Parts: sequence; C-alpha cells; structure tokens
Amino acid sequence: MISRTETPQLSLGALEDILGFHLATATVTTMDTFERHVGTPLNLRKVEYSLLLLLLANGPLAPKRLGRALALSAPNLTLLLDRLQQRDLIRRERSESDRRSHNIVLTDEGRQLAETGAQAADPMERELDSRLTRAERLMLIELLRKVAAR
Amino acid sequence: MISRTETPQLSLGALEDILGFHLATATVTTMDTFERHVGTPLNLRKVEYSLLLLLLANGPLAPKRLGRALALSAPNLTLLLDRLQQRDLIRRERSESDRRSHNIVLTDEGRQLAETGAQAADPMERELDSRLTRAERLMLIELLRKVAAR
DNA sequence: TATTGTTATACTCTATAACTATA
DNA sequence: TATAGTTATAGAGTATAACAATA
Repeated sequence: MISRTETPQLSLGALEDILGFHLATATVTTMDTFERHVGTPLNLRKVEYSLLLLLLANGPLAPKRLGRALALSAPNLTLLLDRLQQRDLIRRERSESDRRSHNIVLTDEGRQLAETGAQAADPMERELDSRLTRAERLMLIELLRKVAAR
Repeated sequence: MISRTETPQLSLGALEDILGFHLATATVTTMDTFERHVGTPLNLRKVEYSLLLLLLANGPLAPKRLGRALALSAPNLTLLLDRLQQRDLIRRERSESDRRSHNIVLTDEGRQLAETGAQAADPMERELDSRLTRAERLMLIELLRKVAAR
C-alpha cells in the first residue's frame, strides 16, 4: 500500500501529549462542517449561532449572562448584539427590576432563524459519523465537559 | 448544598449535542493554562509554539509542510516566519534541490526556546489532572485525533 | 462605591488577490 | 503552465481603558 501523499508524516514530538494542540486540530474539522451547514447558508458566525440557540433554549437573557456563557467581553458582546439587532434578530428591552440591565429577546425572525439553525445541528453532527461511532461521540462530549471551565 | 452563583445554570438546548460548541468551551480552559505556562513566560503564541516544536521534532521543514500541519495559509505563514526570524529563532535557507523552496531551520536560540517550551508541556498538562484522570486524558486525545482532518 | 452596559480604539488573526522566481 | 513563497490589503476577532446610567 502506498501512502496518499509522497511526503512522510510529520512527527508531533512534544505536541503529541498536549491536549490544546489536539483540540485545535479537531476544531479545524468542526469549523469546516459548521461553515457549510450553518455559517454560509444562514449567514451566522459561531458565536452568533450559539447566542441565538441559548436565547431559544432559555428565553430572554441579560447580556451579562450571555457574555459569561460565551466567554465574551462586555464590549465585544455589545458589538455582537448591535449586529444581530440591525438584522432584526434580537431586540434589547430594559429590565423592569434593574434598569441598568437589559433583557435580550429574540424577535420572530430571530426565533425562526434559531429554530432553523437548531434543525441544522443534527445533519451537521451526522457528518462526524464517519469518524466517530455514536458512543465515541457521546464519550468525547462528556470528556470535553470535564475539561471545560465552569 | 447551595450552588456557587445565585443565577441558575443556563440550558444549552440544541448546543448540548454540538461537538464544535464543546470543543470551543474546552479550549477556553486549555488556552488559559497555555497562556500561563508558555504564552506569557516564553512570549510565544500557540502557533509559534507548535511551529517550534514541529521543527524540534522533525528537523528543518519547508514552509509548505508547516503550513499544512498548522492549517495556515501561505501569506499568514510568511508573516509568522518573519516574526520568528526577527527574533532570531529560525532562519530560512534556500533548498538545494528546488530553489523555489526553503528549509526552515531552528537557530541555536530557537532550539533552546523550543526545548524549554517542550519541558513546559508536562507541568501544563498536569494542571488538567484535577479534571481528567490519566486514562481519560489519553482517551480524549485519541478521540480528538479521530475527529481531526487528515 | 459597585455594577451594567456602551464607546472608542488598537492589536491580533485570518482570508484573498496579485506578484516573483523558479520548475 | 504550475508551484513555492511573498507582498499588500482588508476584514474578523479580541482586548483595554474611559465613560454614562443606575443601584
């Protein structure tokens, strides 16, 4: 059997044992499938997609909580919300209880897009079936949860 | 037992089953430990670190191969190599066999830094011991390899 | 005084097109 | 004609400091 490329495989050396390196490498794959299943067709970036799905699952949320869940700084979140608001996907409502705060609310259009996005998740994940069994996929997600900051 | 924060946990909804989301979340943890163990003390970004370790493990390599291994476009790789060269960590040597191509070679200083970086890998990974057992860590890396593009 | 969110700004990262020199 | 690498440039992504409004 001849290997696919003429050039020999690179040795990873110390990288071999570095979790972050393998996370980054695996992310190349998932970013590519995301782009094709969600990014391009729905014109959404990863964070935008995650944000819409969080609102769909939880109802209105304060920017503060969204920022923490998505690891976004306050200024960057503001800009992100600006973009989504300009597209009429969300709106900001002043909180009644604490008038410094807002509730970020999905518009009808935003909810529709979020639902479409949620439906795209399954076929997107199906693309991994050639690389991982169902059990492996579940195990992988479980292990990633343990690594994740709380 | 009272939960650490007053606010209830967010529901992930459809994100729950999306591998890319969990990869991104776990990456927050590894990026943080990388920053403290390597990024700040050695003044290296993730790609720079990976590139040096690849050279350390494989000897001189052509930019073409580095770009493929690190998922970098040619122009971005050029800029990256410029920075490393300015710091006297690498040098570019014209290839004898194909004078369009280069060999990227670690300087003595670059090799030293790469070795220091390689030694930092172990304590860095040790930080994950509170989150993952050794077996889980190995399993996780194995699963990430399967996800990774080839 | 502390907190929520915004504005302004700069810096890094990534992507694309056009170019050169070699093959 | 094709390939390796570079240059120029623009667009996303991320980080920091200063600020306004409210608690």
